[in-house]
Amino acid sequence: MKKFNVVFCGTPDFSVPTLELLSTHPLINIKYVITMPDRPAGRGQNLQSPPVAEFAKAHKLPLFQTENINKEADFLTKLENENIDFFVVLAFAQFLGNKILNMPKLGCFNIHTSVLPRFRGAAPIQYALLNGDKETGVSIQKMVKKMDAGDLAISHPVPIFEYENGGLLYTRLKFQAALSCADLIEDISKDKVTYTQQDESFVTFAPTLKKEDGLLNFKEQTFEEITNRLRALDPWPGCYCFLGKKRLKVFEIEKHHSTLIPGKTEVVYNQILVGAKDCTIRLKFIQLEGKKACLDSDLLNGLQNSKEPILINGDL
RNA sequence: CGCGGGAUGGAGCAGUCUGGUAGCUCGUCGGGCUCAUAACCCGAAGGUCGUAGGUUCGAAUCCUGCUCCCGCAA
Repeated sequence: MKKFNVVFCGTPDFSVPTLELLSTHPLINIKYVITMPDRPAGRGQNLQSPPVAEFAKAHKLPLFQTENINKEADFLTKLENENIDFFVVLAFAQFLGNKILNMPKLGCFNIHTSVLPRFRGAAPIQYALLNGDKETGVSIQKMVKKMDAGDLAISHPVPIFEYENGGLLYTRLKFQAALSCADLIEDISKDKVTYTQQDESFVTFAPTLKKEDGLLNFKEQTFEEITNRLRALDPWPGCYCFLGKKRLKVFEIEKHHSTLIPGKTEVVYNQILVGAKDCTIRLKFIQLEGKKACLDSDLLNGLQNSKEPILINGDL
């Protein structure tokens, strides 16, 4: 049986199940795995390989690490002679130039974790939760120069469960991505891939999340907005506010019957209460920088020796 | 050697600089007050002060090695 020559591009752990599927698929011959270079990361800034690189090394797949694949002229020339059928790109964190997009016979397929054209960009999973959506999905698009704008080969809706936070949904879609990739290979092998054009009038964007996106502004956010944000950014990058000058991570909140002015802080019965835009919120499970996560009441217990007043976000 | 905080009864902390075998708040248990309570009063239990070694008459406290946890950053 003829095997397809495939190049895989990806970087984080999110890409690994799909790479694993490809590496064991009877119809796939992985010609190259392309990923980002090793980088210093974590406490101590030790050099760390991207998870995709680790997997490739462990399974003896040809690996190529680069900061920018488009500039690797020698490597690309070599690839052109490899008779590549298609690329699979998943969470690669690099754009592909025309030279690459036009190289493989069948094109380059990008797996994207939303139902396109909704949430084009780097953080579709979190944006679905931020938006309070009940459903998201996995799309596979034939890549074009414009980001996430290619015709859809696969569009697979996935329900979002009530209890799911960013981390759980991330993990579930990580495996769904691999399953959808298997569907794509099935279609390709039978030569029955159908492409659907994206309706540009429904396009929305999910730009890369920054740490600051986790900064809670109680004064201007409603309980629902804050809840969605906590859920979407859990466990990464996480939500936080400031207690005095120190960073205070917020893990769990609950509605409180008090009626504080938005932005105002108050301590009642050993609970930290803050006025949000539409109601009063208790910061129930929190973590002061350098400390472990704990209940607000525990934190207050320890803070009673301190002369600093309890003020959230400067109590603005 | 990227920067920084931390490890003390079940929980969160103080005490460390200026060595003399531990204290606060909460919780738990018992009792009291109360129609009642997240309130109040009385009492009790519970700690090898992360680990190994050193200095000392004496170390939670000073010195050295190690382990673990966490915030930033990436």
